[in-house]
Amino acid sequence: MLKIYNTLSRKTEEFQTLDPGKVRMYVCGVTVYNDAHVGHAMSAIVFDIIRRYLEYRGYEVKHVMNYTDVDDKIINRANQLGEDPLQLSARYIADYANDLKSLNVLPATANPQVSKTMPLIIQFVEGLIEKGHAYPAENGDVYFRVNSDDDYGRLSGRKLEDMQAGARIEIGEQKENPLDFALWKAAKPGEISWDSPWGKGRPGWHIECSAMNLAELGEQIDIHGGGNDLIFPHHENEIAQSECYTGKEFSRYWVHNGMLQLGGEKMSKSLGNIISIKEFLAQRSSDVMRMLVLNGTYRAPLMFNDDTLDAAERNVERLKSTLKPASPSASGLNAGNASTLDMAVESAKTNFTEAMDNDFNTAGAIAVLFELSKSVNTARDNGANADQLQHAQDVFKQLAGVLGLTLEEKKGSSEQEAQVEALIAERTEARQQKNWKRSDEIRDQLKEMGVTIEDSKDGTTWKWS
RNA sequence: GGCGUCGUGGCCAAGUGGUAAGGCAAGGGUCUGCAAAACCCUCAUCACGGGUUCAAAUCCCGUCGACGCCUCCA
Repeated sequence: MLKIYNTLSRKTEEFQTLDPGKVRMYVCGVTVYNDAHVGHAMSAIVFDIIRRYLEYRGYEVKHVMNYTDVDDKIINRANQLGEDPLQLSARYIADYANDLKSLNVLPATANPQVSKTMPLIIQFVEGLIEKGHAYPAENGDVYFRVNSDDDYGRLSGRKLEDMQAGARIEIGEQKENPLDFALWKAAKPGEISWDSPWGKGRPGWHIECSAMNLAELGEQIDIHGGGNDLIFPHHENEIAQSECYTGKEFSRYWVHNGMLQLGGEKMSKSLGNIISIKEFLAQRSSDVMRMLVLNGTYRAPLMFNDDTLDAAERNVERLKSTLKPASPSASGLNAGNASTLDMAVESAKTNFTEAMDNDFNTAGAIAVLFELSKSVNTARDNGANADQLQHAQDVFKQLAGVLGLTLEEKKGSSEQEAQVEALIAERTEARQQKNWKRSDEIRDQLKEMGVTIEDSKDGTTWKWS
């Protein structure tokens, strides 16, 4: 039985879908105005793992991830660059999709955009006004009336009274209550805008997600996800809008990932301590980023530094060792050892599911993979042949795949590889002549080229390091 | 100040009542011409102080500390 921690109840609950066997999941995507960073990668990877595991468990998953392509920051950036805002955002949407692909994140089932959801957003706002949950102001803004929602604050555990104290109204706003938030913002001169019953303007930040949810997944969904920095106000406001509009419970489970930590604090655009996904991938593989995430708890802060990354890199290498082929000269496992391997495979499958069923305990799942890895490697050392390793390696690859690990080796150009092969051939000859000096020279040379070699009875193998 | 998450070996980190998974690092072995990889062995009583219980890292109270949100943010 799968259990998921629900931010709404602050408890781990049994997972039950609205429709049997089907999961409707909405994850808040990014605002597209510059390069995405590794914190975004963490979030994308977390929900990719959740999606993959749900599918592994037999669910049909509709996974929606939106793009916020209409926003103050986009408009500012576009002005700086002298570019059309929608053109700018289109560029970064393509860019982010590319980043996700590089990270082996499965494409979402749908990627709605604010700019393409305008009619529904306007309809949504009109509906809220009709029901008394929102009101247009004279300046052309439309605000959500928080006092009209008795449940307001239940996701973030806040009470309206507690929040009143620090809240204040910005200049130019015409709110009844400082905590009311904009559903629709009147256009400033020269800004990109859309026609509406309240004049030219654009949507507020929160309404877009409510509208896109409705468009893609309907009135009620199973899982709503995002970073835990979105709990308030974004998700709180989404709940208020959606539930006031439909009169139904919006999302059954609220799932939030923790923040990636760089130097003891959250990595974020506003703090400026950013490492972009592209910068990261120029140095390390996507598996390393994923391993870093897998090694921890998705809800907890994730330590991102050279030490944790180096360890993650070694972890990936260790897992890869599982897939090394049997020795061609293997004599075969005896019955006892073969049965030991079989049992290890079976318990790995069981333990993997048990770990992941417990609120996606990926650290536990990874430990299962390490244990299976050890069993396979031991079997190989004990003389298992290719046939005997096959099943265990297949299961291993399948489980690693559920976590989204590729375990692929790096590749070089064919010329580089030809050069490496030639050097290794030369070294093999030197070794046959017991010319250890020359042999070691070549090994050093290869190392400088980024090649690690391993000698065995069956010959020399190599890989890019 | 309010709300929330959390504090496990040198590092990352599982475990939420019955005497501490896994990985990295480190040390010792096997293998190897030497390496590398793999395999074997060694390495913690769970921030602190009380309490509940036959039994607590795990429940309760308090203290200290960290992080997140309360303004844009994955």
